[in-house]
Amino acid sequence: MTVLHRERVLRAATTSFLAHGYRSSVDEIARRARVAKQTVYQHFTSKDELFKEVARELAARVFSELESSSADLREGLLRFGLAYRQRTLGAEGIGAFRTLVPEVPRFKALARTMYASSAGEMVRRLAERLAAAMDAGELRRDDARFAAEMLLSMLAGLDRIKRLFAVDDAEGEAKRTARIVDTFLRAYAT
Amino acid sequence: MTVLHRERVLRAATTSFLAHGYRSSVDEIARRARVAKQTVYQHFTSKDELFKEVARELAARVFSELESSSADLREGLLRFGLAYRQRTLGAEGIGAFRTLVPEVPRFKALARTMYASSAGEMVRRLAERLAAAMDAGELRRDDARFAAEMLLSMLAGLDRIKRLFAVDDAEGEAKRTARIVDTFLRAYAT
DNA sequence: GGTCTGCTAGACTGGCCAGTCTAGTTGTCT
DNA sequence: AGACAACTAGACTGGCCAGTCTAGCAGACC
Repeated sequence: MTVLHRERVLRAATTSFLAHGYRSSVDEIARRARVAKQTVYQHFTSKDELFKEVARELAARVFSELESSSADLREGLLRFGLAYRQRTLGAEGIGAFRTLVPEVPRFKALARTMYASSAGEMVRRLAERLAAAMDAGELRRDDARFAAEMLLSMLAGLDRIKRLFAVDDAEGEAKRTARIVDTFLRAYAT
Repeated sequence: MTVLHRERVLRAATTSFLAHGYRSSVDEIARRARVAKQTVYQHFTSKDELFKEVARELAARVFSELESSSADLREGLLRFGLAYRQRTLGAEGIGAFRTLVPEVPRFKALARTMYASSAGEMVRRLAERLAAAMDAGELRRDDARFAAEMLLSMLAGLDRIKRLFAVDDAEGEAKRTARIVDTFLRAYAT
């Protein structure tokens, strides 16, 4: 054989942590990966290290690209908004949130990095795009970073809370995203 | 003596759970309450029951009143926004969030109740107030409930994430609240 | 053929912890 | 005084689990 089972362990750990949080036992992860417990410890020095690795991956996965290609502002925001909502409000996004949030106090530095590489980076890019639109006279001239934060907040603010607390709302994704983007555009009309 | 130590246990449990989440041991809670472990079990059948009780209280505490007294819409929203942000983004609010969120899957029904009695109720009341303002011609006629959800999202969306991930932002509370409310009012201007 | 490395199953240690039990104390009510 | 209810300290059981250890297997490389 001599297969490197590192990846397999990582995937199994991700599934486990997403489902049960840090509670997941190493035995369970090993079982899920169809691997001996010892193998887990051959690749990761401790459960904490394994967890951190998984956390880094999860944070990276949430990141949504903002295609700068689309010339039309509204169209671009709609596409971005939809993608962002799918990532953050989907089962995996919510699971990741539930898994990571309670462990933040134990891994403060990592948490900050995770924020920076996902939400923080998205604010930055969105702000860039908005600033360009402001320059082009498509939006009222204002603090672009703040505007980006508002849009992200509207896209995933209360809806994330609802999902986290097992409350389901009915509205279709596309429609809700459009309403949000349009509300945002109204606030930032020239 | 014969003092009813129920309250004392509840308070200690709240502190413990806020600090360490469900991880807190019953021994620790008892120690904190200066009470024998047995006393804890005299008042609560299990750790889960104690946790649920604390959770209910925490959820209730987050609720912020919307003083209907203030005639001026902007003034009223500012006051509400400031209070809401203090509750939800303050150390206790964030701690409560961190404590409750990972346990939701184990207590789904309770979670829904908690949402309904805090955020849900706030959406309802805020929507009422906004609807009145729409009727009075102070805001553009639109879906008041949706508008309320947007305002709440803007007030605590990304900022909550920042706090949860140990990222600190500098802006003063009053100023940021005002910017948010004004952005909202722009989107809903007549 | 020998050795090295990645792997296996499964037993084991030591620690933590929910929940129970014992045996007794203090105060209250009648 | 006697009964009862709230409480105490602390020992104990049984379970879970991180991390280690043993002994051995399988393919790779020389």
